[in-house]
Amino acid sequence: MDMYFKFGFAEIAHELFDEMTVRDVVSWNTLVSGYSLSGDVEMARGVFDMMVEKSLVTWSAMITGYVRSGNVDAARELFDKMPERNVISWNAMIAGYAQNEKYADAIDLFWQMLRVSGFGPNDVTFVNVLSACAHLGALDLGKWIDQYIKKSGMELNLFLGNALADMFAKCGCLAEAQQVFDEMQERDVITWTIIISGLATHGRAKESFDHFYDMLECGIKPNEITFMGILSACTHAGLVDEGLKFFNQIDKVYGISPTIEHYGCVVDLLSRAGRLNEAEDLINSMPMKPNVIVWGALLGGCRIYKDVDRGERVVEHILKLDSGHSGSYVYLANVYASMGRLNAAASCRLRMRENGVAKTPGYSWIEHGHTVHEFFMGDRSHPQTEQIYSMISELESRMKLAGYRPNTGLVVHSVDEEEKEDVLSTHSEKLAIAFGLINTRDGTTIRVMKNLRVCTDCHEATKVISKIVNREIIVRDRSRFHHFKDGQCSCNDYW
DNA sequence: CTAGGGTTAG
Repeated sequence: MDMYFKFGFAEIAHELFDEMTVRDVVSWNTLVSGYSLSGDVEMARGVFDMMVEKSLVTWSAMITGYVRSGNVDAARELFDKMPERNVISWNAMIAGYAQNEKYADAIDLFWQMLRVSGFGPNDVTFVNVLSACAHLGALDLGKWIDQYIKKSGMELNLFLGNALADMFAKCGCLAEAQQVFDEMQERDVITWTIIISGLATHGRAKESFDHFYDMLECGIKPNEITFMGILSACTHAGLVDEGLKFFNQIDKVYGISPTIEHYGCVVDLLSRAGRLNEAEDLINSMPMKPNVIVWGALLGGCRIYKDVDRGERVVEHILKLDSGHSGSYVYLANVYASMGRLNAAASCRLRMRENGVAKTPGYSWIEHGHTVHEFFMGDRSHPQTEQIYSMISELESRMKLAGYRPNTGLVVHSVDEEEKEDVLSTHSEKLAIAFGLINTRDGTTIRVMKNLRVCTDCHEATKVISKIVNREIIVRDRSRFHHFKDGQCSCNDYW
């Protein structure tokens, strides 16, 4: 039965089950898990409900079924109803949250597991929790787990090593990621890809390429995701011709068919560098239908290089694919406004409202005391709001003395409109940085995460702040890391 | 025998 399920023949598996004269709980469990893992949750639940005698395996298999179908709430409901649990049940539920982007819930459940369950975490627990840490940038918890692994003598196996290295890379600690990489006994394509992509998001293209070639020398074949890392290294460093060279090699040298994601990367690479004709030609010659992301990458270039005609054309393509694409409306409205075509701008905003399009709200977060503190733009809900805002005004006056002038007028067209926060509000990363300054010791590094891209104004401001408070400030935005130190940023203002 | 795990552009 299990074999038939694994090869995708659920019906044959079920026929076998029907023909069996003696069935025990294991036979039933095979059915539940077979349907769960093949994606048929309804069938799995049907069998689950028919079972009179359930085991721990039955419950866990059903929970995993819901997790894979994206229904975490149903999974949690079952988890809460279970008559007894073991480590695997806890891990299944923690994985369920981590795999469905509910990272904070995964971490909460992990603490609950430690407090109430009596089960010690194992490597699988940590792989999932570290993945949540990586997404949230929760470095303190990540470090705590690293220490726990070392103290408990837990073996740093392939999965655990990969999860740990990725957590460090995604928290901006490349040296530590590299150290984990060095300690690992076994490395696979994912291990290498983690380091290659980590270097890429830090703008360290040369080292990213070096690791790529080292990987080849070790006899490890790159996969699609490795090339995403390589292409993003080229994008973040502005290495256009290098990127095109790698892109051509994906198929010709490595025998991998380029995916739409690869095309998206290259369109982004060309667009950011101002090679908009080539970017548009590439889109028109793609073997697959371009999606909103691919067009959006070109729109980003039209915005930077103020190519209005092309921009309008691109927006129409995007709105045909997704009439709710907020970035396109805001982009068009701003282009019209800048040309003095105020009526066109207004009707564009109206069209946006009529279609019920909402902008993605920008927010930033910072980890402190094992808690993630979130800030929206202009947020006043944090208990330390008074201190935070007075810190910001103190910073602003010191910045003024340092000769810094915010360019609120120009900022309108300097960032991707979808990703830009309201110019008049205090941007979320400033709140997070101020919170960090208040709550951490002098001289320590401040690490802030953000769901959108950093805007030019905040980028300039953060450079100055790093100098006047003499702190290293690391901002992880939607696509890369910015290490601000002594008035400069590691991205060299190209991002 | 049957349940839990890592990398992906904008």
